[in-house]
Amino acid sequence: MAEQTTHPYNPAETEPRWQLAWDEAECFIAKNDSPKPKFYALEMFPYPSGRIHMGHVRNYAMGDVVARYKRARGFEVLHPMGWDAFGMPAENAAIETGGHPKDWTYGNIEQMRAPMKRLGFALDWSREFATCDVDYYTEQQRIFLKFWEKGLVYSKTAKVNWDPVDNTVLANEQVIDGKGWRSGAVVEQRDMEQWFFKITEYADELIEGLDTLDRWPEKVRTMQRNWIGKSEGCRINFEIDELGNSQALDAFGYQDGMSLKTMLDGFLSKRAEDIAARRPRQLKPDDRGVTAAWAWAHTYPDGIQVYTTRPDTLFGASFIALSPDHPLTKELAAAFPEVVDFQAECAKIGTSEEAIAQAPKLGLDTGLRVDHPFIKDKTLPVWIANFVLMGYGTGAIFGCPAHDQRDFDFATKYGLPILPVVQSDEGEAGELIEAYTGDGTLINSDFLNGLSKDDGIRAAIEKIEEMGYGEGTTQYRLRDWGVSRQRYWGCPIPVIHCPKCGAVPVPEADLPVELPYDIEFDSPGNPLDRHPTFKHCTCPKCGGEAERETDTLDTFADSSWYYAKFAGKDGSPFDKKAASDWLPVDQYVGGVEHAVLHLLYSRFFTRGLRDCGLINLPSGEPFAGLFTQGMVTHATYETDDGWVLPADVTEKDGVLIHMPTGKTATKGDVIKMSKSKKNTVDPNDIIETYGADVARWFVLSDSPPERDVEWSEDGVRGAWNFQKKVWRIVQSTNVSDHGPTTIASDAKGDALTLRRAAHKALAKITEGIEAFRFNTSVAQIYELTNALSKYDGQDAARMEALGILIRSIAPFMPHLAEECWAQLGGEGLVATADWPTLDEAMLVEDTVTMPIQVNGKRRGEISVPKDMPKDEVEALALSEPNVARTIDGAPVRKVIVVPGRIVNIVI
RNA sequence: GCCGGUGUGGUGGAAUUGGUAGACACGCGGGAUUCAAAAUCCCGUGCUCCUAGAGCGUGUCGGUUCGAGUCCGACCACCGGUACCA
Repeated sequence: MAEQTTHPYNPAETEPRWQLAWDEAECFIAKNDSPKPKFYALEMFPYPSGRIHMGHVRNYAMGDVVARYKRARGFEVLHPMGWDAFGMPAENAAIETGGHPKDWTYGNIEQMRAPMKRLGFALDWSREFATCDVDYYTEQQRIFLKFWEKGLVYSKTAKVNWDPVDNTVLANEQVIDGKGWRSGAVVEQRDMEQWFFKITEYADELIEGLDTLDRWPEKVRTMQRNWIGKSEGCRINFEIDELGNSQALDAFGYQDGMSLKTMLDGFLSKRAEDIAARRPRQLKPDDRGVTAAWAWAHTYPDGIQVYTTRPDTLFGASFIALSPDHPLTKELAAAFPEVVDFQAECAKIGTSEEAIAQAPKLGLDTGLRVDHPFIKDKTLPVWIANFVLMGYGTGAIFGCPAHDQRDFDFATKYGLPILPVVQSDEGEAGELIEAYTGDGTLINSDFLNGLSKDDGIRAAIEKIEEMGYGEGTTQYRLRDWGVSRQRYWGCPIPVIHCPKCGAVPVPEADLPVELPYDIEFDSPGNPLDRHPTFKHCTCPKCGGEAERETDTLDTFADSSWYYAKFAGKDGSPFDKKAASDWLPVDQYVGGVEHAVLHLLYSRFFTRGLRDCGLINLPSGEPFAGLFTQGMVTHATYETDDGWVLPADVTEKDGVLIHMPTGKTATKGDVIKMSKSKKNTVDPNDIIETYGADVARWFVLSDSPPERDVEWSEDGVRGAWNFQKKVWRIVQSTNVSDHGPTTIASDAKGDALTLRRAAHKALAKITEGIEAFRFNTSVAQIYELTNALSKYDGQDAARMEALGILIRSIAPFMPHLAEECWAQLGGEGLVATADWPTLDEAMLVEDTVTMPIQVNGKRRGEISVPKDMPKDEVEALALSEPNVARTIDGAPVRKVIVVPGRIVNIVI
């Protein structure tokens, strides 16, 4: 028996010591050629803002539990960490406080790495990198070029949000109420040459792949499905109706033989005189129709093309509607002030989101009429309508008011016909008060009559194709990914613009296109554009003078493949074999806020890498398992001066007082920690006061991982007390020869009870970790700890139970576990120890306590041997005093005995 | 509006998937130890009734069942996502 020493547990001393021990033993360095099965655990890498927050701690603690547990289970675990280091904050810091984005970023990385190391995560730091490392972005440029070769990259002119003060493009999220988030200037829509990744190429595969991701939250899969927004339908051309528009020709002084163009040119020149004389002339819709026909003839010789998912309702069509931004609308606007006014009115509602939701339907009749494709001599009026979006489909629709709510509202307002063509299968339709969008049987629809909705859609498409009016198509909401950013601190796009040869890729041998360090932020816009030499180069094709692309890649590109880069050992170029071996990531952990963008872009990237032959990953799926964790929240407090620190608020006689000022405070919502609400808790302070293990334990206990956890001082002290309790139990244990790997196979009596408790706890702890329900594992660890603290014996059962406890705690509080392990004479490090072996026999009790119900109400309980025959259990149950009293001689109608569970007596 | 989720003590949350509702933790109350405090340990703690015991109790209403937090139907509230997507 070894000599006992008693001293309080001191994390400030033990934690750095064990971190050093892990480093020296290189326990967390993943081997690329290991014979063990692989497990890739990954948390979303952080942006180097300069400080870590509690959200990071929770995120990485969860990943760490999985990583440490899987290692104990015999897996070769890859658990790396890096930095998502490009982006605007670095540039903004440089603009605001001087300095250089590069220095700022690497400085922040230094500041953040230290506390992360102090948290004792089982990370393979040897694979660390930052996306702004030249090595990293060189490879990204190489991937860009491969994607280009493969047809996955192209450039086109597209609309962007342009901030005229900062001279830069803004992302949609950076435009608030139509103004730039920094400058406050009204944002303009500008056409600019932009680079795009062809993510739509994989639209179908990205949807289908979602069905295979059975270890992703349903929520995230649904969000991606909606984002891609696949819909099946068809495009239909509506041809202009000559007769319908000829009715208005008189208004234009039409004479036989006069060409439409001659007539209209004359009319328009007269309009020009009116405008010059400030005599705006409002035309009747019929008059506009003639002009529309003319405009249409120029713009759309084939007709007005609409997109619909409901061609089965074509017989119920009563109008055509164009978007206010439709090219035909624009043609009309050139000639008619009321169209311009109408566009302005629509645009007014445009910006604020609430207004859009409440916006009433607005329309303007163009007077133009088109032919119905299926009904001879029937024409439909063409309107301009504010609810038709240019960005989806063709920017034009046909309206079927009876079966589309928006069309219904529109038709009701403007007195357009509402013709039902789908009859609900239950009951007949009465007076329509809203659109019926459900399934049913087609009526009033000629050749479609009697068909179901789906059959009707098929039949209608077939007919439209046969008549040459259009074709069945699939429409996606997803658009190609615009990646050009007019920013310095990002990965330069490796392209050269040659006046003769156009856009030319930078030859691979000339990579990297490196960011120059000597840049100035003294004037707005992209400093690369003003750099003395960066831009100037020669064309790799013709050798002539050319200009280098100065845009950089969207930083979402950086985070779209970093997990593949981790697979390769430090300093190696992109390692195809390693990436193919390690991917997919087995468990990815991060916040839901990346549910669509980052996770979708990554799924696109792996498919691109696969199809360019850079990785062997048939499924194309980068993340086999995904877990989205909740946030760390904290109470907020406010005085009339604004938000105050929760630590400064105390309660006195039921009133909250802000101590530094003496003012009364009110409690606000419990919300995500945020600097502006002053409800943050600095992990550094917590580590300082309580140690890393306590911080980790707290953020994992109580709340289920997917839900928010509320930070509380009491909760942290609870974790602190638990740590001390474990240590106290270990200190009061005599060290035996076998140490914590002892197995007390001949335990009896109390010792056996303890053994059972330990193995039962182990089973549930394991289950909790596997199912990502760490809070239940924590509860089981508490139970086992309580059982041990009550156990007086200094025997093998105690040692075995402690051994199970310590190894179960190890993924959560690794430093404490090491210290206890060493104290108990454990061999080596817990970090590399195997997970305890479960003794299944210990899970089965010899005797069970069975509750007895009478008519479903619990009246007593009996203790019986596990395998006692049913009739004996029944007899025992009936004779239990309280049960017998309740029955009180009443006839027993039925007795249900569920072995080992419950007895229910029915009277 | 649509899609997804959640609703259980004073609080965070458990509940082997239809079988003792409230594990575990926080908080609170009482006690032990202490000159005292901290720490620690023990007991109690869903609500109601005077105890043995009984009644009520998992958002609401109804249903299935020997038995429902769990299954079915209808609703309510809150949270998240999304939106005139044709």
